[in-house]
Amino acid sequence: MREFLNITKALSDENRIRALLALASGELCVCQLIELLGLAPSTVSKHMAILHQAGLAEPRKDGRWIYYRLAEEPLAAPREDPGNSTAKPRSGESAIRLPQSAIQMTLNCLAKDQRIRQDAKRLKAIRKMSRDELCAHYHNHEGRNT
Amino acid sequence: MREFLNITKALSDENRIRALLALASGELCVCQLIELLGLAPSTVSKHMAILHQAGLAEPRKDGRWIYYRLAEEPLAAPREDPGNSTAKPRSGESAIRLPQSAIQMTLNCLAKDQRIRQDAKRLKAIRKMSRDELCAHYHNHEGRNT
DNA sequence: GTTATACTTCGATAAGTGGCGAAGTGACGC
DNA sequence: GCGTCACTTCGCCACTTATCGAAGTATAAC
Repeated sequence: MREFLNITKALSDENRIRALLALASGELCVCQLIELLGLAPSTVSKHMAILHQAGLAEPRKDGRWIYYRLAEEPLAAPREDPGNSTAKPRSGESAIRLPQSAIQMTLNCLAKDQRIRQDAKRLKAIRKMSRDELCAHYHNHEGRNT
Repeated sequence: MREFLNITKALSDENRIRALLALASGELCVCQLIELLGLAPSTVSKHMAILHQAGLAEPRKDGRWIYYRLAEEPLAAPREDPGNSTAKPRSGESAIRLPQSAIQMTLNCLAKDQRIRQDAKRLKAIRKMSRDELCAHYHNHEGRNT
């Protein structure tokens, strides 16, 4: 139940869904997500933490950058208890990978969504931008959205 | 997107999920749901309105009673615009019955949940109770929970 | 070491949500 | 008609959440 609610709550914010679906085209670093969503870094960071906590996205640290990607099959069990990565599925909790089903469903439902398509398009441009370009943007807290 | 968010938001509250899954065993009138959830009538009413608005549950009026049931296939399109019951699926919105998939997924995920099982058990007793018994309960705003 | 960078955490605030009781609505019984 | 009953809507309160900017934490570069 807890796991299920974590996922539905994570999926009940438009910006988080946009972030999640952006990851469907490959991992992204936080500054790219900041540029895509047009939100403050701290806000995006919190959104990604929520997606991670729900088991939907996974961070990968690379030097100063943190990349997020969709949670894939072989992961260290639900995010609930970070200290217990070898936990076997408790009876009563789903043994099937719920986060992956949720991601798949979200993708199926929103693949044709106007906003998501628009994001996908903008993402292509963002992926081509250099680090300097991206981070310059949110340092002079930009207003250029869409 | 709007439809998707309505559903994830509807599913992001434990009491609404309990109510929804209770309907899986057949339609229930509001007073039965009040007894099951142990909440004020006004609260339960609001929860059911949200489930209805998300296209997950359907009300049926029978005299003084209102019965809710799970939304089944042949329904009058998304709840968004009640005045437009013959709307054809707009492009960009899902043509597949999203609410039904969501119900199915919720059922699959939580069939074995402790709380849900407990509710199912209690429901059997509640279904056997007479109207008088049920409504008497929330008139002297009862405290007997579980 | 110091400085700059990429991100997170903290603190505050405005908006949203779940909860209740009271008042309102529509159907039945008198 | 009038009252009762089952439910909904309204108004309010407590709590949560999305957002921001400021301060903190690592890491890279010097």
